[in-house]
Amino acid sequence: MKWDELEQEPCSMARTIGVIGDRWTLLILRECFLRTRRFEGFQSALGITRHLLAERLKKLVRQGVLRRIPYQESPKRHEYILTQKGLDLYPIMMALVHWGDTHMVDERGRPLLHQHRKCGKNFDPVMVCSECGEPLLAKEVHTHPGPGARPPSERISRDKPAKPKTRKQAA
Amino acid sequence: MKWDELEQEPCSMARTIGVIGDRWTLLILRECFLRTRRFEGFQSALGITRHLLAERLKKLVRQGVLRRIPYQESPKRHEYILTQKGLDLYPIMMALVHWGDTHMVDERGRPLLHQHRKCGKNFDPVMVCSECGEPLLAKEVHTHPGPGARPPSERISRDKPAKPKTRKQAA
DNA sequence: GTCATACAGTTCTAAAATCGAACTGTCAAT
DNA sequence: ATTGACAGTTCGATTTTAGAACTGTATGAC
Repeated sequence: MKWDELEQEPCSMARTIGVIGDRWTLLILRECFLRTRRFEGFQSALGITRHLLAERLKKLVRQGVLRRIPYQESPKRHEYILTQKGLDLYPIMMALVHWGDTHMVDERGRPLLHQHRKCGKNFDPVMVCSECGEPLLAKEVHTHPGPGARPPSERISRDKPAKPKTRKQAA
Repeated sequence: MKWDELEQEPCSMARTIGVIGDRWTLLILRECFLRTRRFEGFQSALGITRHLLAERLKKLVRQGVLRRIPYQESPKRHEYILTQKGLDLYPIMMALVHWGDTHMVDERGRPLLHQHRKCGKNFDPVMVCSECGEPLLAKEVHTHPGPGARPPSERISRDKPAKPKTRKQAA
């Protein structure tokens, strides 16, 4: 599987990964949400090589996640601003942050806190069901093919259910 | 910035990215949530090279995201199962899927639908505030330093507020 | 006993991506 | 005339990844 093929995969997650699923891109997007807008800002904040930064920004613009907007004439200079498509990545960012807050903090505690302007409190992001509002647990979700699914013949194979025939079973 | 340093960064998102922030790892985790457990299963489902798969699985086990459990003696064989830490990645996976469903589907529609067993309906995942239950919007969230933050002197520099002195402004 | 197959890796070389540093070009301020 | 800010581009060296073959245990078929 090549990386450009990812975006054609019949899997929304694979397609998303094709757009934002590499380390630098995710960090660039973090900076975007922290209001960094300019080339030098990204570069000095992240320490990414200028070469890669230019490439990643181009790709994000091509994908419609960022818009390149002139903020100055002569010499022409541009800022990179999140589009609505880019702003919609916010739940992904928050989910990443929250997992890190839960599982990767040291004894010092969380590096950042998030305050919800609506209610004024520091909060954690919680993922809930759009229909009943209950928090989502992996075990309570059943996945089934939608209209964009490929027929089984086109689909990649998966594990067969564990049935090792007559082999000695482990304790 | 090297990739092993990411996990020490004073940013929960960077730390999370250090663990799961590459394309193959995310796809491996997708397979885990689709109940793939074995080496051959991952390999044939993803088309990943065996070399990289072995490496990524080792890393996920080291990080405590997967557990390697024997399911058969002689020859010893193991399955890779999500730990609680791994199961907690579910909101990230759902957020990725949902963004793809929103912005990356073709005319055929969504490849997969998700049904919530609790309420029986097909749903979208929604990220809400843990305190007031309202859906989260980036504009309504204020970020501020927590106990694990570094003092400004240690912090990476960011864009200055746009103030191009006496330069000709763009229209 | 011999052969083919399943499974879970490891090893090796070639190709691709990334790093690090220097370079280009426009313009403002001194 | 020189320096610095900014937004890139270029290029050789290093690191990762791809692709394919190989290792080793064990099973079932013949």
